[in-house]
Amino acid sequence: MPRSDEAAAFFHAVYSAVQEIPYGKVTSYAHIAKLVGTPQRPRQVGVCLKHLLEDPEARFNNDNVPWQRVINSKGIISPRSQPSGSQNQAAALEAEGVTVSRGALGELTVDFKDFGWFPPILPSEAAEGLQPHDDDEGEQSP
DNA sequence: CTCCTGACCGAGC
DNA sequence: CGCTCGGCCAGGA
Repeated sequence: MPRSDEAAAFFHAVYSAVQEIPYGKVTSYAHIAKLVGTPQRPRQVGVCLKHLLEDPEARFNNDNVPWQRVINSKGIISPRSQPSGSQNQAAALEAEGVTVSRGALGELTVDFKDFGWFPPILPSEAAEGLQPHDDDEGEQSP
């Protein structure tokens, strides 16, 4: 449980944003943070997702929030995501058709093509010849 | 109450 | 290229 209502609102916003990630796609903690209007708190996003595992009966839990689709900005599944070393997360993503490759150090890298939602950072190589399609959310209303 | 840690990120060196 | 350093702030000790 968050300490303040503002924090609760933040939690809610994060969970909602994560639920917007399409099946078979991934995005970064930083991007979620930006979406909820607090681009400087990617860490708190991680905190939110961690709490999902603790309350299976809560309004937002690991069953209705696809937290597995959230990885870090390097395109790697956070090693701390799970006790056993994020294997479960990788498996869940692969089950969705996401391509996950294992590095020499056990790092689990998600293929760039699966950053279909709002691509965070373009690796210089992959950036060449790659055209991120327009992302029209349609939330602007001045 | 204070202190420390942490599913992170980006800029600097 | 890689490592360090600040920033952010919730939560547990």
